Amino acid sequence: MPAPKYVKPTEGELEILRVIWEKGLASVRDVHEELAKTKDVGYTTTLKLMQIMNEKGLVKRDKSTRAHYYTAAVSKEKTQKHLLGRMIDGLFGGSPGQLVIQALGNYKASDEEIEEIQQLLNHLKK
Amino acid sequence: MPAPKYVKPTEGELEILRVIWEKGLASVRDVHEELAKTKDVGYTTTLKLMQIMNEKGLVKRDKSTRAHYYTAAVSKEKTQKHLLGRMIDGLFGGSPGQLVIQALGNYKASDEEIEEIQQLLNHLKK
DNA sequence: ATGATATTACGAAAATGATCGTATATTAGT
DNA sequence: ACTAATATACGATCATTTTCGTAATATCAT
Repeated sequence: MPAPKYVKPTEGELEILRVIWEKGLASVRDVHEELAKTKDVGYTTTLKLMQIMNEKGLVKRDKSTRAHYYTAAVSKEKTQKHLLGRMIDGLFGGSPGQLVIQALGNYKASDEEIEEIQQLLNHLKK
Repeated sequence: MPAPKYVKPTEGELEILRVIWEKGLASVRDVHEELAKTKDVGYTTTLKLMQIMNEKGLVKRDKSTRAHYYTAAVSKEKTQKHLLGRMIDGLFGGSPGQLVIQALGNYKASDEEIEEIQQLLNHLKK
């Protein structure tokens, strides 16, 4: 085992991961066109970032076709968990409850989600 | 009004803010010694960061004594709220509920906090 | 006052991240 | 096989962040 060290994606990398998570499989062009909808960026910039992400192990690449196809090498859930953990430790004194209270107090969750959270809490309680 | 634009603290700046939030009022040395407990960093590095933070408006400085004393110019709660919002939008598809579910599922909250969250949810529901 | 000490100020280097121009390679259509 | 179109590879640049060495300044004890 060569140490499964966690690599923290940068902001730009995270944007790309979001697209790949959604599409499952995506070429540079796919990702670029998605990003271009909301920001002004060059194709090669996206390409370069994805190459770096490949080197870092954030994505996997299938080079067998002309347009390389990328998949995520890190799961959305694991990434969410890691970054949440960082934020809890760094900004909420290690207390996940404080983070949750802030989140619920400041941002509106849907009724369905509230219901789901309540169920989850009931489970956690015993 | 010269536009109350939000300034996102960098990682290093956040560490310093944490110390200042806790102490309320702190000199560079105070902050530095706190940081030095957990990481290897030079005094002037901390100083420089705090000067930059002052320029950015993240902290306020009292120069009247020899050792300048700093206070936070941004509140902990506002900062938490902003960074949470960024994370919700950037990583949880804009859904605060998903963030909460991930947080509660992966990190253990205390019973008191769980209780508090339940109360909060009951309020939010109607 | 003067020397020792501690503080801030300044500037610049190192590290990282984001961006893009240009070169090279591959493919498809003819 | 040739060409146009489109892909990746590479290197360079720019901006930001982090870091720290050195200089200048202020304070205190004597």
